[in-house]
Amino acid sequence: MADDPRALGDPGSESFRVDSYPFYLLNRAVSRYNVIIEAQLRAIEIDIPTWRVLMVLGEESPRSIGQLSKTAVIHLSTMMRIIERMMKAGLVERAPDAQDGRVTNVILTDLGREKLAAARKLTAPLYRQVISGFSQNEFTRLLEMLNRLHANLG
Amino acid sequence: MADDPRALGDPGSESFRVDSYPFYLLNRAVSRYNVIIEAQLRAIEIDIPTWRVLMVLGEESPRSIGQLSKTAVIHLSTMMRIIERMMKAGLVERAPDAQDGRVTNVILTDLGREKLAAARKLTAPLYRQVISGFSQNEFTRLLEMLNRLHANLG
DNA sequence: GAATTTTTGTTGCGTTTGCAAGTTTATTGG
DNA sequence: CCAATAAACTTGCAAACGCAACAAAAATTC
Repeated sequence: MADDPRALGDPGSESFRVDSYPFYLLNRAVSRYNVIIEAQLRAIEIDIPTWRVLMVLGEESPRSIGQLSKTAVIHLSTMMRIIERMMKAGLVERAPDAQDGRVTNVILTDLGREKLAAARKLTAPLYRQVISGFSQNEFTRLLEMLNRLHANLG
Repeated sequence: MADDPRALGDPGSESFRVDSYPFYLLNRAVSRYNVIIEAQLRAIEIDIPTWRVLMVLGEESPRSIGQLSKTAVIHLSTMMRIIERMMKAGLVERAPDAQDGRVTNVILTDLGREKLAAARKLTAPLYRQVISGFSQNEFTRLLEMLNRLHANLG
């Protein structure tokens, strides 16, 4: 018990060390990833929020602004502005939902699909670099643990 | 090879699925964590950047603004403003470095240490909730993989 | 079925952020 | 040593963000 590694990551413990705090490491990795990916995406003139929305819409379009906001964990008002920007850039269109008069659906345009394809091509090499050294097993376990973290925060 | 889980996370692959993209899951977990922790920290009137800097300074103070910026992966100019805010709140002090006339050192004040202690107490329960279900082994492996991701981005 | 509550989206406004351009101090190359 | 380059901040400015207040539609309650 004395040398439980989980104690080192516990902010309430005396032996706390930032390096063992999962969310410090998560934040660090994400931040570094964002810096790199942002620079790459600049070549095709899209920013990170746009890239995130494109990926989500790529799986299922249309989606409502609220769904997008929840899926990407971005405040609704912020998602509004992201969609506005994407509309101006011609990547998506907005249309009121037929069933529910409150919801606004967001639809990927052809240009949006092209940009998404371009972004995928562009970011694939970085992905391969990042997971290099990860076995299939490790990779699967990583995803599983990230899902578990997310669930534990619900 | 056909069902290599790593292919599902590859933006360049046909079979790409957002749910298998590690940085999507990372971003999601971090964002959700930030939302929760931000609400908790509001009770003691500090924001997330302040909390991050306090944690880092808690391990080693003084540190230069540049070091803080690199450690926390936050732009230098942004770190400037964070330190300014923290100074106004009395959490840190600034002092020019004796050896190098360019660098500005940041020192934790007594009030800063108190706030850090309070923040730790406050966030400990969430930490325990988040890692619940993680064995010592899993926890260690998680940290190791996050470090590997970070290194692969270097 | 009318009133209340919840859900979904929208907009105004102040704060925070990041880029770019500048200043000052160290370091490096002739 | 002097010039040129690099490193470590610093600040102005525009863009992005989040909160809060609002509007409109749907669901719930009585």
